[in-house]
Amino acid sequence: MKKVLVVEDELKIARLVRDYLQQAGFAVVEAADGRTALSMAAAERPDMIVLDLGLPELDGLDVTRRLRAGSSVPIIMLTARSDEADKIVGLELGADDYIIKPFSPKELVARIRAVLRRADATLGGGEMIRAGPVSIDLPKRRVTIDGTDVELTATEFDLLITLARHPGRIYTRAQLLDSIHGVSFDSYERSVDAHVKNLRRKIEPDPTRPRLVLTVYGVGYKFADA
Amino acid sequence: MKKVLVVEDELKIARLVRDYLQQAGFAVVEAADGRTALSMAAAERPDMIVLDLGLPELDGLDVTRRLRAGSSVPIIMLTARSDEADKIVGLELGADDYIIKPFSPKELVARIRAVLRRADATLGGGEMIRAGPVSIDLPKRRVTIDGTDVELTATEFDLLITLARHPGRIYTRAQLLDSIHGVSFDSYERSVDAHVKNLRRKIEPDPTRPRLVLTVYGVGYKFADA
DNA sequence: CACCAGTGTGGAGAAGTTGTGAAGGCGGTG
DNA sequence: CACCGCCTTCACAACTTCTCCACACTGGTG
Repeated sequence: MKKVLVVEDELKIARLVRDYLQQAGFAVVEAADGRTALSMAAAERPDMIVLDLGLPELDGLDVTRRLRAGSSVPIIMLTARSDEADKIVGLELGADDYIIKPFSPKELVARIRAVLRRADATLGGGEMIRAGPVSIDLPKRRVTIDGTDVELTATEFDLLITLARHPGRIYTRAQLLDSIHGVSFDSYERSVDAHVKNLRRKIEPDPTRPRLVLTVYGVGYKFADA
Repeated sequence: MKKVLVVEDELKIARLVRDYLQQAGFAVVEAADGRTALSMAAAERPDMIVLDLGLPELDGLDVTRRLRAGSSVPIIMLTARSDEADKIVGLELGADDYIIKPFSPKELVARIRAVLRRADATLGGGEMIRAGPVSIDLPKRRVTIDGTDVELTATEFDLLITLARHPGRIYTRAQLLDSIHGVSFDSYERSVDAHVKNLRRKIEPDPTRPRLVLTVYGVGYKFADA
């Protein structure tokens, strides 16, 4: 699930946007002024930011500038004024899109989705995870062990990248369920075991004696470090 | 140097836009009505089109529709009306952006640059895509398999180039919908399947056993790599 | 060295995903 | 205004994967 930071000082609009975005399936965090926005952006690491241009004190342009200094998080600008200077500066500064008030929530959601997908598409420039003999090509969802291809199901793949992203770090079954499903239903935690079993069958030389995906008795699983 | 086709029936505005664009380093060709616009678009192959919504006879929406039937040239819509229905319809039809009159030439230039940047990023700048037995001529929108021509609809073509541009890379149905329509509202994701089916019928030697456009179970589709 | 919660299986049924034909709609064309 | 091509949507079957269970086994603990 994607997390959106909404920065808006007018309470009514903020609430409207929040409700609509949540209904559309986004996680929403909020800030009412520029300074809070910057710290929220750092703390929450949202997938994108919806930013009101007309904030008190530190306005939308200032916020954008400072964000861009250290991040390329997608930004959609909300503006009441339709005069061009703001728009242009906004685009030049790196806002990805903007919407003029009054806008419809539906349009906002459509734009957010478009911007997020564009961002996703750009990102995939060959991201790889390497851990021991395992290489994982994220955009292609391809896994090789010592150079030979391995076929994984979608779930097995998601499980593997969660573990392999931080070798040595221990994950509980609940956390692994989360990484597989996005949301954690209170489903049978031990279905994780089944996926670990299947995954081991495919990537372990000897599934009886795992060397990559290791059990941490009483806690969960981890990927082998070092 | 980028070539821009300006379609505007009001002479004063047309002249203003032309002068400003030329000063900004674009080559400009002009049309004063929809019919001329279509033939100019075909003859001049502009890098993008600035299109007035309120044209006599064949209006901006009609022109966009017809253009989109055989091309994905970026379009910016000029409109005097500001009600959102038009905006959304415009976007659904495949306009890449729109500007409400009165606008400043400066803003127009900024938007054109933004849209062109986006288009370049997507297109990768190349004129041809070659992937296995498939050759795709982007400007002519022509596809050949092992040298023999294949007739594709506009949608099938857009789908194919999206996939073929990065062989092996996996795209979700939502991403593919985006590449087909500029902005995707929540339409039925599985219409992508229908287009894939039709595409396979046309480009696969044996559509039952696809070798080019491959299904990634639980994720989406990809073009065959290696 | 017994105990028992925690873990490793195999497999059956449930759940989800995709392929496909066919129907309906919309706009363009003659 | 009937036709035609294209896109969307639906329904169903075929298929793949996931979940869940039962039972065996293991590793820690006193």
